[in-house]
Amino acid sequence: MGIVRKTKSVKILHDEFEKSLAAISVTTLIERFSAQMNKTTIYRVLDKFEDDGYLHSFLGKNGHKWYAKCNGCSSSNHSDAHPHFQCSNCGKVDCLPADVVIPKIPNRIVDVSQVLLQGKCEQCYS
Amino acid sequence: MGIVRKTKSVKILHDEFEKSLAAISVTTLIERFSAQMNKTTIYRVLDKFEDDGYLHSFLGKNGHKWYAKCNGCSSSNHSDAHPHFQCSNCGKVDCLPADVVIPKIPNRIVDVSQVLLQGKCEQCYS
DNA sequence: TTTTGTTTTGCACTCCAGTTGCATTATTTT
DNA sequence: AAAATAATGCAACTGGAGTGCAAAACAAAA
Ligand SMILES: [Mn+2]
Ligand SMILES: [Mn+2]
Ligand SMILES: [Zn+2]
Ligand SMILES: [Zn+2]
Repeated sequence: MGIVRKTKSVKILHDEFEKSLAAISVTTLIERFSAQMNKTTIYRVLDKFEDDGYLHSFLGKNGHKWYAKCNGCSSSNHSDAHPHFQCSNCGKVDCLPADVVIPKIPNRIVDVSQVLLQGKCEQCYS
Repeated sequence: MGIVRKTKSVKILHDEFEKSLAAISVTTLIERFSAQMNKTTIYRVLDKFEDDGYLHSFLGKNGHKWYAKCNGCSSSNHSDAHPHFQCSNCGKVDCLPADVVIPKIPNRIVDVSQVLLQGKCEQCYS
């Protein structure tokens, strides 16, 4: 499974994620590339990028979908259990290299943890 | 601001949250009380309950809204910075009394943290 | 390079959580 | 009881996300 053909859409989206490490929301991509491709194509290409282990996805503060580059993932091995940070001032979203500290919960098994931090980013931090 | 009038809808929803400490999703409430009130009313009453510091809200794993009782909050003073736990087996969602451990991020100010843990709850933990 | 088989795309639709405007109804105040 | 105000129901709308299918693009074979 995964990307097979190097189409125009695939190249454009791939280039966009290579430009920077920041996460990008789906709605941003749809708006940004509305002249180049259909939103359905964007959803489908992102889906495949995730299958391939090239991108991972998560939900921002409104429950909307964001994508960011993986770090050493493959189609068979995803490990993206890191926190994400959304700046309340400029809206930028980043992956944080920090470890997630899972609190000890008696009689429960924790499999997945989603952590979204909000505040001021490096640029907006005065 | 907040709830002023004791209407039938307000009483029904209040009673529902008094029954148990577990969180309830908006869609569950809409389905459960479809015979008693309109979904718009449910959204509006929950909104006010949150304003009043009686309930707090958060997003579940699909980005859909959940509500749960606050613990000592008021309209002027909300402090609901605890993690939430969603059971992947039975779907139940709870507030966790544990503290959120915010990782140290250089040059960033963290104001809010959303933590959603997923796994097996007490009942589903074999 | 042309033909062939397969994948990808665009389009028009559907779905669903959540929201809004407005007329009607319920509650509170006088 | 009447007046003032707040809550409700309804229907329509919004916006993110997903689908089915015919047309277009691509890769590989001829
Ligand atoms: Mn990330
Ligand atoms: Mn909670
Ligand atoms: Zn910023
Ligand atoms: Zn469970």
